[in-house]
Amino acid sequence: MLDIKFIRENPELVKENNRHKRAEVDIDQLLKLDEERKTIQPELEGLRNERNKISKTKPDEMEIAEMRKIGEKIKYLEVKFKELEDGITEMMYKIPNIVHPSTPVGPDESGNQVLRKVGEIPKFSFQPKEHWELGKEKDLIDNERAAEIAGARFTYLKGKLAVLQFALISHAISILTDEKYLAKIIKDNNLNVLPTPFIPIIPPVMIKPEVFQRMARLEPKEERYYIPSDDVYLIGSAEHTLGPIHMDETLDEKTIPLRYMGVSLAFRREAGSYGKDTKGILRVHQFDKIEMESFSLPENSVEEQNFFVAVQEELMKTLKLPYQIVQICTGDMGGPDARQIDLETWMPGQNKYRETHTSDLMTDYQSRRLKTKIRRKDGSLELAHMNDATAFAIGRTLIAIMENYQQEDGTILVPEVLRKYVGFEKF
RNA sequence: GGAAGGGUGGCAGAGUGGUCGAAUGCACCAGUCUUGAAAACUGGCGCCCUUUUACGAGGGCCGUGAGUUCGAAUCUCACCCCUUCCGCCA
Repeated sequence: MLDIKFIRENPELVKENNRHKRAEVDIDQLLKLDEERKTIQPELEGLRNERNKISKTKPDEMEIAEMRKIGEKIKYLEVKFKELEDGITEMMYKIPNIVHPSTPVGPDESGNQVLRKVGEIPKFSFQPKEHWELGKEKDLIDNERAAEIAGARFTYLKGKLAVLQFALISHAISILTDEKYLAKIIKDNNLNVLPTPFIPIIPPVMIKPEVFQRMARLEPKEERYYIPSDDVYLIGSAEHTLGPIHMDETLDEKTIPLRYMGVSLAFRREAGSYGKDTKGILRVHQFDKIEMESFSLPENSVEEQNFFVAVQEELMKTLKLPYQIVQICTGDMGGPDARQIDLETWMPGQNKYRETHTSDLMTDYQSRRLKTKIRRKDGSLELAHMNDATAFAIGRTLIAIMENYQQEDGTILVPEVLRKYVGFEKF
């Protein structure tokens, strides 16, 4: 959510930002409601003041009769006031975050910009296969049985491929919790952030609707799994339950940046993607993902995102997977984002780059509703800035490994850094 | 699932219808003292909204929402959460 004061003072900027982000909210109508609220509020508060004054002492009969009338007026105005507030809040929820100046303006993914390509695209002496072919041939992926048991877009991840998943988790933990390693990443990339290690977390995979709304992640609802008997949603990312971990709390500046890495299942209905990526495990309803989340001071949050991207790149470099970094344009980015940067990994079977990572700078858009604040050394309060990014979307990383490391004899090599975790060199 | 107890400021913990935004202690901040620190002493110290150049003024907030009342932290109802015991269970 944006600050209503900011909207009052910068209506044209907000309207333009809405256009770029393809959000339709009637800002003039919002400001009109806001004006109405501002006329009712003093009236309401004046009446309350009157009541409070008299209620300080025991009133006589006459005063009690008068108070009754005032009470009725107050009640009437309260209802009106609440209606206005609800209307305003509803509109406020729909207004996306103001984008960072570096974000390119564009209508859809055609406006995204590739910032850099890293790593050598592997050359094969044979026709490289797609991951689902390899998965089927080597009995590593079984979508057919999964479809019978759970439905389309589910999978059984089997054998050594399943083992590899745990190796990726161990590998990510070993880097993200290593202060010295993080310091090196920071130095190598000329970044100005502290090397504070990430705290590993296994978060809940269910979330209450109110919290989901406050995270600005409840929408699009059709993408979420909902369990009516308990009024909870399944998370679509560990971000969804990591972000509100400090809801209604004030953090001490001493603990900032506060970084978490969450390992969890992610559930997505994939509504509207029927017929897209139907084979294999690229797009499934349930997958494991390692996520980074951090709380930082406003002046450091952009650099924090740069750090997150640097960590993502480091992770992919250690796996020796070629990738490109893409800056997402206004029309293609998430509503809460001020700046979004994706990492796309080369998939030889498909002969193209596919999204494996994303990183979102939310500034104070989420923390305003979550009420996650930071108390500075001088005692002042400030909304925390929040960043969120993928460390490994495990399924897609496994795809990248399978396709990039496939050999002519049909085996798949294990990336060197993962071998110590799995105990085999190929499979 | 059953039973009981409970949710008050950063923490602990008073407060059962009116001068309570809330005692007290701890923590924290500033100062005195001290070479310095500690201790002691003095003072300060919640959040949000409206208004004001500022000083200030007003309103709201005692888990959440609704209700009773002239007036609610305090009474009623619903919901959420926590603790303990029993049951079940990875």
